[in-house]
Amino acid sequence: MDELAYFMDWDLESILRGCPSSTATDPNPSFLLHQEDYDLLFSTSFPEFSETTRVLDELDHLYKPFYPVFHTNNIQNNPLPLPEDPVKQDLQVPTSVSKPKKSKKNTKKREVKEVMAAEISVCDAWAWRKYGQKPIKGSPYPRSYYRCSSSKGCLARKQVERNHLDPTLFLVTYSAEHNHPYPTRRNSLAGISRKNNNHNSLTTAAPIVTDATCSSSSNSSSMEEEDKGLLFKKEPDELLLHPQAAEFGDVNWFTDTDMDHEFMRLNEQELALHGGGSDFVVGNY
DNA sequence: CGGATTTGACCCGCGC
DNA sequence: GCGCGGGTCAAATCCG
Repeated sequence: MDELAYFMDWDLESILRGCPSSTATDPNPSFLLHQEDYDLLFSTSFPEFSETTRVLDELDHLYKPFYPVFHTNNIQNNPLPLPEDPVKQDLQVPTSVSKPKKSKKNTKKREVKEVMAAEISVCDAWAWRKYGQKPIKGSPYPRSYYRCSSSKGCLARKQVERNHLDPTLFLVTYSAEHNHPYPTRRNSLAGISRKNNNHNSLTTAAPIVTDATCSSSSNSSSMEEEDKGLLFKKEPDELLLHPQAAEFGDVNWFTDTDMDHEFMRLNEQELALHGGGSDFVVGNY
């Protein structure tokens, strides 16, 4: 039941929007590592990754200063944080988490979030267009680069990178600001490719959820209650885990595309089983 | 056919 | 200066 409550507390929209909107009510923002997560990671960590402890320590070190901010600031219902948003500024850390390399690029403030795989694609009304993908040194997973396609000329960027220590987690880095209002649902969906819409590409922001679960309206107050009821029929991990992921320790890692397809397949199964609609996302564990 | 994705090439900053 | 790595570009390809 604790787990249930844990997932129910997720504010998917806030995560993908780059705005920890419900942190006032959610003491454990999902993009932060919970103590249980640390314990789990440490206890079931991968011996072959000798840097595990060090990386997590650094993550902890980077995120720790933000904990009290999230707990005390009430910035919900603010889907488009302004540049002067103190919380967002607090969030901005160099992209390089494990390697605090001083570089000109890193002087650009960025916002880094760690989110569950399911959250990547569930609810983000911004329309993102992928413009690149690069293998990252030290990680078996490539990093995908997205730019905002909601509005022409928007400089907003988003990077999605799978956490090689925990493939169910993604490191999402937002950079630059949107130079346009938060899109309405109609507009946002119009900006989503057919492919995204049909395939629910995991690494894109294309939502496949119903209106009931993901209103992209800038007024998120009404969706809070709806979000609370947003549950997965399966554990997100189970839902997203590639069959080969069980052998992750043997570096049988899977590509984003693999995950996409598996995610799609499972989603389609769910839709077939439950007739789609809101039943898809609302269920029991 | 229009728009999105893929992917190799290119550019740039940094460290040595 | 050179090599490396990250970020972006753009042509090719894909898709409905």
